Amino acid sequence: MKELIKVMKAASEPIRIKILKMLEQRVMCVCEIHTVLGIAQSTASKHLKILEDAGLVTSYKDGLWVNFMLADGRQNPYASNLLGNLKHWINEDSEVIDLIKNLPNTQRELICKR
Amino acid sequence: MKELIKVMKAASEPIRIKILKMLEQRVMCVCEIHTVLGIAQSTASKHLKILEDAGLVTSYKDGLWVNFMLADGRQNPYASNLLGNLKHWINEDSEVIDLIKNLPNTQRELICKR
DNA sequence: TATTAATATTCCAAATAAACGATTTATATG
DNA sequence: CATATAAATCGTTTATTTGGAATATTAATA
Repeated sequence: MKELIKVMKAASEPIRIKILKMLEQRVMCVCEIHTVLGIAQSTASKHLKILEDAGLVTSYKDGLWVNFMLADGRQNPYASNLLGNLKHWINEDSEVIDLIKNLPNTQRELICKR
Repeated sequence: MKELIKVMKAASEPIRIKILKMLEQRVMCVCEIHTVLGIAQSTASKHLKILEDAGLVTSYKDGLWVNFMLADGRQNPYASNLLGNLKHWINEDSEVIDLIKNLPNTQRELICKR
C-alpha cells in the first residue's frame, strides 16, 4: 500500500507530471528543469527527490551535474505502469506541448550559469 | 492535466484506496463505510465526494441510503485505467485482506443505527 | 406534521505539503 | 588550496488537506 500511495502522491502534482513529460524526451539536470519551469532550484530539487523516492525517476552524476531520467521501473510495478501510461497521456495539453516544443532549444551550457 | 491530477490526488490517500477496494466487492452506503473504516461519518462522506468528483465512483439513492459503487469509467480514461489496475493491485495487503474478509458479515441493517 | 435516520455541509483545529531564500555539500578547476 | 558551479538541505512562511463535531438537508414514517 505504501508503495502505491507514494507513486500516486508523486503523480498528483502538475509540476511533477510536467517533469516526467520532459524526461520522456531526454535526460535533464536540476538546473535545466528549474529554469525551464520557472521555479526555484531548491524547489526543483525537492520535486525530483519525491519522484525518485517513488521510483519514477533515477539519476546519475556527471561531474557537477546530476542527470535525471525516467526509471525503467523494473522494481516498482506501480511506477512502471504509470510511466507507460503517461507516454500516451496528456500529450494534447497546451502547457505540455509548449514545454516539449522548446526543449531542443534548451541547452544546459547556456542556461546553467547563475 | 486537471482531470489526471484529480484522479491521482483522489488515489493518493490510503483510506480512499481502501474504499475503492471494498467497492470492488459490492455496493456500500456511507454509513457502512464509515463504520467499517472507523472514521467519522462526515469524513467518509467527504472522501466519497472526492472519489466521485474524480470519476472513480458513482452513487444512486435508495430511500435514506446513498449507495456508492465503482464508476464504469466510460467518461474518464484515467479513472477507468486506475480502477482496472487496482483490481489486481495490493490484494496481498494485510489491511485490505482484513477489510474484504469481513465485508460479508457487515450488514447495513445491523450497523446503520446510531 | 413531528420525528427519526442517513447523508451532506459547515466550521475549526491539526497535519501535510509546497515554495523560496540561505546555507551547506560535492565536484571541478585555476 | 582557493574559487566557482551544481545540487541538496535547512529554516520559515504559506497553502492545501484532513479529521471530527456540530449543524443542515433530505427522505421516510408514525
